[in-house]
Amino acid sequence: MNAITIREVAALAGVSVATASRVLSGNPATSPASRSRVASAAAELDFRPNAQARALRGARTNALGLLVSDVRNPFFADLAHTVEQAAILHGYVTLLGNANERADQQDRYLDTLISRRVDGIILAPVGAGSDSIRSLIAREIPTVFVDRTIAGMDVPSVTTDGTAGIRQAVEHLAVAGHTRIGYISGPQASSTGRDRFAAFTRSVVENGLSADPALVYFGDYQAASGSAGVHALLGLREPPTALLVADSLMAVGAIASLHDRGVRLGVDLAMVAFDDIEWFALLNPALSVISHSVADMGRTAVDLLLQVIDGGTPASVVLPSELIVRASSASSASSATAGAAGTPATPPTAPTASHNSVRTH
Amino acid sequence: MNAITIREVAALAGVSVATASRVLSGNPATSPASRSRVASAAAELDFRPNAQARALRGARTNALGLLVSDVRNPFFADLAHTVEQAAILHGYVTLLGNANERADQQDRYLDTLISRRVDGIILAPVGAGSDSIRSLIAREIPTVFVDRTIAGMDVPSVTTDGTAGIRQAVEHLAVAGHTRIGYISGPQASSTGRDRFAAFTRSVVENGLSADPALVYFGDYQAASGSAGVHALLGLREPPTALLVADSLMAVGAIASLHDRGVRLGVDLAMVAFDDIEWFALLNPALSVISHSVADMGRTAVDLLLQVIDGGTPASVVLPSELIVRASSASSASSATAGAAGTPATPPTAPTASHNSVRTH
DNA sequence: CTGAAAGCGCTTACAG
DNA sequence: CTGAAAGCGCTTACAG
Repeated sequence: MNAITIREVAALAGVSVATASRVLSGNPATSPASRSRVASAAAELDFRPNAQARALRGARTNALGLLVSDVRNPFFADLAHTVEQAAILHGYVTLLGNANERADQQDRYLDTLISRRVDGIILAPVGAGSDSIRSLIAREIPTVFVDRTIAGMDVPSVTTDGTAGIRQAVEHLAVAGHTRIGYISGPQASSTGRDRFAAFTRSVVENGLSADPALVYFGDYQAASGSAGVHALLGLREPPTALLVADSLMAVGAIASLHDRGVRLGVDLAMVAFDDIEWFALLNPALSVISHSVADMGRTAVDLLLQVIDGGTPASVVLPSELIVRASSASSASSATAGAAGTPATPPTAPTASHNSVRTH
Repeated sequence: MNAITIREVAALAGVSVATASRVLSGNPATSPASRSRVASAAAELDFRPNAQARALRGARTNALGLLVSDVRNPFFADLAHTVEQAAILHGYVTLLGNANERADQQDRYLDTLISRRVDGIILAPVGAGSDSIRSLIAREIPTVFVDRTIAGMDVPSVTTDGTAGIRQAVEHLAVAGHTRIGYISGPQASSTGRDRFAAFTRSVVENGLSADPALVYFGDYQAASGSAGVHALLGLREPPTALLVADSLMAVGAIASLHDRGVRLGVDLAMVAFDDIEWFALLNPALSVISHSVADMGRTAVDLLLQVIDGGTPASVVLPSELIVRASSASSASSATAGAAGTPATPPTAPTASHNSVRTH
């Protein structure tokens, strides 16, 4: 860890520390001679400027913080990837943090990022707001919310309007004759949890379907709660014949539980999940999903943040969602025998037939 | 960004900067009176010590860097999660970077982490070594390799020995009568790519199976190369009747391609993939996998790194692998009709039958 | 237990 | 174009 300092580079180059600094940071006020001498000295010593010291002088750090609510959620893994790629194009490196859907861990990361003086933070907030988040805003550290927002906080954001996709999904299921649609919801402490639940409730009413509150299970966006939701909903005296699940991780848990119970997707039970994860298309039957563009979300988040860093106050962006129909929602209400396992199966829809969708993909 | 400094805290508390610093960093040489006055002043001003300045003085930064080769690979997403949790237990925050399987991006992150003076780095190296990695070692920055190693670099590491799992897989397929096993390999520039390929080659010989070099396709651990591998292998005049895929992302691409071609897993073609990803158990038929413990790997990596940070020179750790048999590898060689799609299907093995495995899980 | 002072590695007005 | 010097926000011997 005996790091080389600019002093040693300057000495080897035979110039002052100031001149070395100028050359190293690309200041044009340098002679070609000192430029080449400093450059080769730095190369010879494998000099890496101490970012801490540099930042201390008030310069930009060219680092962004991205705090996602759960790295293991493929949606956020994809988001991390697109944010990172977009940031690199603008010369920024992305420090990724994982809140693990826990507010205390989020706050810890936020404090770390604040004290490390990143130039800005892209945050998928967990919970309803915290001192750390308020502190972020109060300090006017450039911040952008992504995927989720926090009520009452005036921060530019990129979110998905799930309404269209959820409405399409409910209609699609209603047309197939389903009247009792189970809903495994995200937590109501998160904006997406609330918004998607509200859209579901509205769509159910619009289509004249059962508004039985027992059809809604409130999960926490983690796989285990998807399993619990299936357990609860299929245990009802009048179980749903179709299931809408508010995110991919809960969908994974739900599917695992359905497998264990011998419930056949698209035969005994129709299912649609929010989030278009690559893997969902590979299931057999393939899973119908409500799709939104994680690539657009990531790129937009970086765009907005760079504007904020440059002193702008960009408007928030809302991205669309849409239903992609695959075989998992092929079953009609009358064919559904959810919970009754073991009946000799009609084979699930063939894979080739599973690609009839609302849009091409 | 007008951050509060310790000077202002000291002023409000009516003590010197030195005393404020002592209180804030838990130095016992402080009076109860100044302790309480500084504490309340800091709270009132929402003071966050500038980590840069603190680090500049030579103290530990309590930050770890974790550089994974691809965040979108569920294996590495899981690894990130376990590393993070283990690090938190020891008071460290983890700065996560994504090399995206590209050496240039890896080097960029490495430079960033070096210049930010993290206390240590856990690295899943991409490629065969680079100046940045050599620089890391030369500077004696505490470093640990995870999952992969680099030949000739004497760095403590945690890796999986894939040999046992791969041998079990090949034997399992040989017992079912398969003589032509296709192998979609990882890149030979990575240690896991080489090791797994070598284990495959050895097992093929040991079991007296076809060593036709056309049965091996060299991919790059990304999904697209799994698709390309299926295309190449099933296009052979004598296609394989079973497929072994060296990582989860290539398996995803392979499965997608097989779907498109109407090849039925576990019926027309047997398949086993390296990496036990939660989703693989949900496929229908469920995918047979070679499993290794990402949790052990993450925890061990943190353990080793902390030892290195404390000046130790811990021995490298090698973790075991094992085969988990599920329905995707149920087909025998005689039942296989790979490439010949469209034959009326016998229904895939029922989910309940898919859980007979070498170990319980 | 406390304060004044030096110094971590850099950058940037300020003179020249 | 260049160098000496001040200073970013903190910590830590050094005296007291």
